Amino acid sequence: MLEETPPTTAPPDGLVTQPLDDVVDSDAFIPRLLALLSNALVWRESMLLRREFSLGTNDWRVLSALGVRPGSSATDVSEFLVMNKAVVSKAVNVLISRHLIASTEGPRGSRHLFLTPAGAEMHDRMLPISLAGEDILLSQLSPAEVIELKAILGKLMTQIPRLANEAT
Amino acid sequence: MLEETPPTTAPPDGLVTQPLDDVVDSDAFIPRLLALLSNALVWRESMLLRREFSLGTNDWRVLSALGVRPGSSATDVSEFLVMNKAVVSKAVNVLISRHLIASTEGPRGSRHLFLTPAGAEMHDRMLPISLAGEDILLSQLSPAEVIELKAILGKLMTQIPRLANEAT
DNA sequence: ACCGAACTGTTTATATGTAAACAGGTTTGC
DNA sequence: GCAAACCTGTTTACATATAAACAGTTCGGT
Repeated sequence: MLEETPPTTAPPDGLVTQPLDDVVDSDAFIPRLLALLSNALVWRESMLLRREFSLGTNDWRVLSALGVRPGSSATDVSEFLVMNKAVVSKAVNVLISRHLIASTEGPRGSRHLFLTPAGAEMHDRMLPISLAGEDILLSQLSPAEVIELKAILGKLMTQIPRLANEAT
Repeated sequence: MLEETPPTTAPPDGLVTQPLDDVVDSDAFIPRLLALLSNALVWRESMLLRREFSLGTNDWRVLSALGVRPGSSATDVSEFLVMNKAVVSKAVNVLISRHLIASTEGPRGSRHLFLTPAGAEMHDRMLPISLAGEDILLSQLSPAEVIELKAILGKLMTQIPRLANEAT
């Protein structure tokens, strides 16, 4: 697929000029495929959201989380989204400053966060952009393949704790 | 799976207290699953490589690319890995300073890059760490499911240009 | 021969992600 | 009742990603 500079005709002394066995960056190495797919999705979404609404993907994700779970605290959102709490803190402040969310007093100095009507409207305008990304991604799959993919990804998700644990 | 702060008993005026329809961060939203899986894999690999060899994932990926394609230039590696050329430039300099790769003169001021014997040895020590990540990930899948997954991911990969193109 | 375009790799500026330190308020336990 | 531990959210410092500007070199056309 990609061009490569031809090997030098005069091989250098002591250096390795023959390809090694290596599958890490081949098209058969699943971690690489997952990374490329994820990056393409995030990059697209980030581009469109910033262009259309001047909001980043983190802002959108927090807004979305509060759509599903109204009244969550910042910590709740952080855990729900598996997102760093500093990022959530910043996103919450952006959304409050744009009057897309508002807060009420919560226990232990926490705040219950809710969408404002403007936030709910913004949510409804942003959601189709995210959904369209998935639609594009899956457009070449049969319905049966989509079901199969979801089942397999569900099994892969069960291994995340093992991946995290291995690097204790 | 995750706990949530209970909704306030006194709902605030005008704010949205009922959950909206939203699938973006549910377990059925494939872009989210791909992101979580990719992040877990990268995070694990990054941890282990830095701890064991004091090298980052970018250094490892460049080293790996030169294992597959000896004599590539920095630009070749950048295209092959779909990696920013500034990142490649930095990784190349790190690897050269550690004497894991060396270069010969190439056309147009470019340099042909090769693994040194020490680099090849390092490569052989790093490779199993990457492969183990994939093994852990796939360990709950049957051989047939692995084949099916690769086939589906291949179809998904064909949509990357459309995702990139949409955000022109 | 020369000027401009294209291409090498590096540097820079900007944005973003991560982790640890932090201040304030709340609970816990002696 | 008071000190220690805890939990909120914020700030800070640091590492990394991205994209554009950059200097040097080679190629192409006139």
